Amino acid sequence: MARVVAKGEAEAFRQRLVDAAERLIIGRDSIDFTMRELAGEVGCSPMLPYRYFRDKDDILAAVRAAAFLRFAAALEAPREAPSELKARSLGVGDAYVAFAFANPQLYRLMFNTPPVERGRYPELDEAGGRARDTMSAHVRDVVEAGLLVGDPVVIGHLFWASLHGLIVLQLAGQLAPEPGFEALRAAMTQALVFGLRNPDLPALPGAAKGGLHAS
Amino acid sequence: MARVVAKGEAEAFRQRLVDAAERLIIGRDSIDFTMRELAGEVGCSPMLPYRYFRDKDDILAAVRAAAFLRFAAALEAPREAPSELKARSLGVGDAYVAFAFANPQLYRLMFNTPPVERGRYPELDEAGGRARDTMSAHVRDVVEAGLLVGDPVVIGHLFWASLHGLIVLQLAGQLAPEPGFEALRAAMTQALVFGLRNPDLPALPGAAKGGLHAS
DNA sequence: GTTGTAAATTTACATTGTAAAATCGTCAAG
DNA sequence: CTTGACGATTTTACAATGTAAATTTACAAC
Repeated sequence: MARVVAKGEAEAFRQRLVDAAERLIIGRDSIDFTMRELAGEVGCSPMLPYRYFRDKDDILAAVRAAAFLRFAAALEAPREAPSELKARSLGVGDAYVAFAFANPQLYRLMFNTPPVERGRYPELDEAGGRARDTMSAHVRDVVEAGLLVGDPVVIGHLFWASLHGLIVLQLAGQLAPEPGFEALRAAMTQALVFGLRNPDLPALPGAAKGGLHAS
Repeated sequence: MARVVAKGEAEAFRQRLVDAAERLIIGRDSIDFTMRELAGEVGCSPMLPYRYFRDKDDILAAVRAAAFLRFAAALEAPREAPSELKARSLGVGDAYVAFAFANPQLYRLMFNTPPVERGRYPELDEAGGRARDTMSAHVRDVVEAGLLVGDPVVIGHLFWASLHGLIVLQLAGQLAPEPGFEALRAAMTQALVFGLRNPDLPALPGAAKGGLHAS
C-alpha cells in the first residue's frame, strides 16, 4: 500500500495553499500571482497544488469563499454588541466599509468577479450566502423596529448597492478628493434614510421597465 | 529617404487598431485578447501594433478613452431633446443604464480599471473628463431648477454612485432576480429624490470620519 | 527485503507579451 | 537608372506562464 495522507492533512494543506494565495494577492494588490510563486510561498514544487485544486481558478474560488466568510464574520461582530439598534446599524456599515478598504483586493475578488454558475463551487455559494444573510438580518431588524419603511429586501439592496458603488468608485480612483468618500457616504446614508422613512411613497411611473437585465 | 506615411495615415491605422481591439473585447466579453489576435483582426503582422502603441496597456487606454467619448455622447443626446427638465433627467439615467448594459465590457473598462496616474494618457483624461462634465452639467440644471436641494457635486455623486453600484452588482450577477434591477433602480431613484428634496437635513454625526480613503 | 500505489517532483509544451534582428519599399542624390 | 539611407514591416527569439505527462520518491503490506 502507498502512504495515505491522514484525512485532515490534506485539508490542512489546502488551507495552507489558500492562505498563501491570499497573502500573495494582498501583497501585490492583484489576483495575478503565479503558480510558481504560490508553490514557493508554501515551499512545495510548482505542480503540487494541482493535487489539491483542479486549477488556478479553483484556488481563487477558495480564496474568495474564505474572504466571504471573514467578511460575514466582520459584519456579524457589531450584531453581538450590546448597543442599541441604531448604533449597531452604523456599526455594521462601518464594518462593511472598513473591510472593503482594509482588503480592497479581496473585496474586488468577492464582488467584482464575473458571474460563476452556482453549484460549481458549493463552498463559495455557502460563504457568499452567509454574508448575504448577515446583511439581510440586519436590515430586517431595522425595518421591524420601524426605523425604515418598506420592503426589507428592497431596502437592503438600496443600502448595499449605494455603498458598494461609492466603494468601488473610490477604489478605482474615480472619486475626486473633493467631497471625499466619507462625506459622500454620510450624505448617501442620510438621503436614503430620509427617503425611506416616508411611508407614503407614490409609485414612480416606469418602475418596472425591464429588458435591461444582464443574462 | 524612406517612405514617409502621410500624417493622417498613421492616425488612421491607430484607429483601426483601436476599433479592432474594441471588437475583440466586445466579442469575447473580456479584456484578454492577444496581440496576435489583434494583428489577425487588422491583417498585419503581430508586431506592427507596437509601432503605433507602446504596449498592450497603451492600446487598452485608447479603447477606454474611445469608450468614454461614446459614453459621453450617449449622455449628451438626451440633453438636446426638447423635452422638459424632468423627462430629460430620466432620459439621461436611461441612457446611462442602456450604455452600461449594452456594453458591459466597455463599462467595466471605463470604471472598474485600477487607478492610473493622471497625465499618463492625456487622451484618456480628457475623454473621462468629458463624460464627467456631461453628468455634472445635468445635475446642475436639476438643482438650479429647484427639483433637488443641496450641493450639486454631492448630489451628482450620490446618483452616480448608487446607480453604478446597482449596475456593477447586476453585471457581476450579485443581484437576485427577485426585486430585479429595474425595480431597484426605480426604488433607489425615488428614495434619493425624496431624501434630497427635503431642505432641512440635519447634519449627521460622524459625517467626516476620515481615515478610510484609499491611497 | 520486494512491491504496489499515493504523493511529489521533474520535464515538457503551447501560449503569451514583446525585444531584437532581419527584410522590404520608397525616394533623393549621383 | 543606380544606389543607399532609412522608415515601415515582418521574422525570429526569448522569458514567463498555466498545466499535461512522465518520472521519481516514500511508505505500507507482504
